[in-house]
Amino acid sequence: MPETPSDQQWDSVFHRPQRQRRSESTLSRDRIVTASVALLDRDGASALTMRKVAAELGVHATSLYWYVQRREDLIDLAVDLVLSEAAGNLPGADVPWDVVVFRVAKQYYASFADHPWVAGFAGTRPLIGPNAMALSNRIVTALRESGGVEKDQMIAATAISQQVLGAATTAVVLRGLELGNSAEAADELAAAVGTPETLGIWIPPFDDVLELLVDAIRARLGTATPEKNA
Amino acid sequence: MPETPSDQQWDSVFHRPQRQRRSESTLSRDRIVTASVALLDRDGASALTMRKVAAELGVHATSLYWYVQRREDLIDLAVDLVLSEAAGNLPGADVPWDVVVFRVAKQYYASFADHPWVAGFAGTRPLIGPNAMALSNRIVTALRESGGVEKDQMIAATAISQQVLGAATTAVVLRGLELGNSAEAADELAAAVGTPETLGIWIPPFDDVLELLVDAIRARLGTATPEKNA
DNA sequence: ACCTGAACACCGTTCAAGT
DNA sequence: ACCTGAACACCGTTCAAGT
Repeated sequence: MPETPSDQQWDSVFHRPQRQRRSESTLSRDRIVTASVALLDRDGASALTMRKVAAELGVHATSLYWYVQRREDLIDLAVDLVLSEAAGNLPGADVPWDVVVFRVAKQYYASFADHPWVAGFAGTRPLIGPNAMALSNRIVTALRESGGVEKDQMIAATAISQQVLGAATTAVVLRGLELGNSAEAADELAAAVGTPETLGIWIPPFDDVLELLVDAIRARLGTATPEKNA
Repeated sequence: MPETPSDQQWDSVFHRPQRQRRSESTLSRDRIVTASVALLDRDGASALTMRKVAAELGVHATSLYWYVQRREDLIDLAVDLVLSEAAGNLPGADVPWDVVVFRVAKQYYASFADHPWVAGFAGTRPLIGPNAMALSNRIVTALRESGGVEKDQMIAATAISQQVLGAATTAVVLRGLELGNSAEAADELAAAVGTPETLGIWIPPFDDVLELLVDAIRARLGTATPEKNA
């Protein structure tokens, strides 16, 4: 009795393997980076391992190397993906230059704040992805309308992006390090040293700091505009 | 012939183990941290592993756990040790407040520049060691003499330390990442994207950026000083 | 009190092998 | 072309054991 009716029943739609259920879930660089960001947002910086990203996609760690050369590529791509929201929302050419500077800096900072792991990586990897560049460039082009000399424009642009980075890093690191190994560390820190407020590590809102800096830029670069002096 | 004269010769000052040649080279938290800094300066951030630090001291990795709870403690201690030079060289009370702010910020930045690995860790660990605190506090006390209201003093102090952190991070990350895995990465980056200068990622000297910020602080906080208005 | 040694559960990355 | 699987040389950290 090698072929019973019950044996034949196995050959049905329900038992035949589906064509490619994995065709939409096939690997791609985009899928890998998206999964990486999701993982980072959920579990923090320490969760970005080749093995965990791969597991998230139902694949072996070594498979990722077809799409990416090394782990650092994953970091760079994830960071730039996160900046795409801010970079896709840049103020138009009609907005006054000082408002542009303020607004772009604020959006840049917000991206860091929304994804705490970014600041940690920014201490190690340069922010030179296309979206990071788009943000920096929008600030630079805005400053070109300020009326200041080029050197002062560069100084101002540098000051702004460095302040964004420093502010984001400080805020993130203080609000519990990385989200991953932070729960215990933050508690311990608070216990050992007092909560940030009691310690005097209270940090003013970024807007206030940014305003100080933009005021300075306006004062130095903006005074020589033809309209104002005419 | 079990005991020949030559056998007895083995029992001499030259063959007897020395009392404790290792008494000066015995472990201690200070020795561990000093070795860590040396290792970091030499081989970069990626060299700070429990096993390598231990090897540097001729000891097993697990021995370090007697003096330190975890690897992060090593990081925090190493960072603060590096800041001790700047913290031990603070301007006196007779120096004008704006000069103090400028000078301390510059020294703070110099510590980062001298030890490129610090910036990377500062993206992950809060700078709240005693020496980091001494530097911050000197800036705060200087600002108290500025004549501004307390809120503006806090904003100014925050702006300064964030600027130092952001500037140092940017400079270090761009000048070749970490020194450790940087050689190849820097070359590859330069090849792929052009050298920083050609890309437009030229960075003005920190002094110029700092001056912009200190000018802003002077403008906002310094105008109401009794001496100036009297 | 201080250090060793074995062990555990991880890492990134390579390379040959399968399909 | 794309993914698997085994392997290599690492990690941090624990815990019992030595002295």
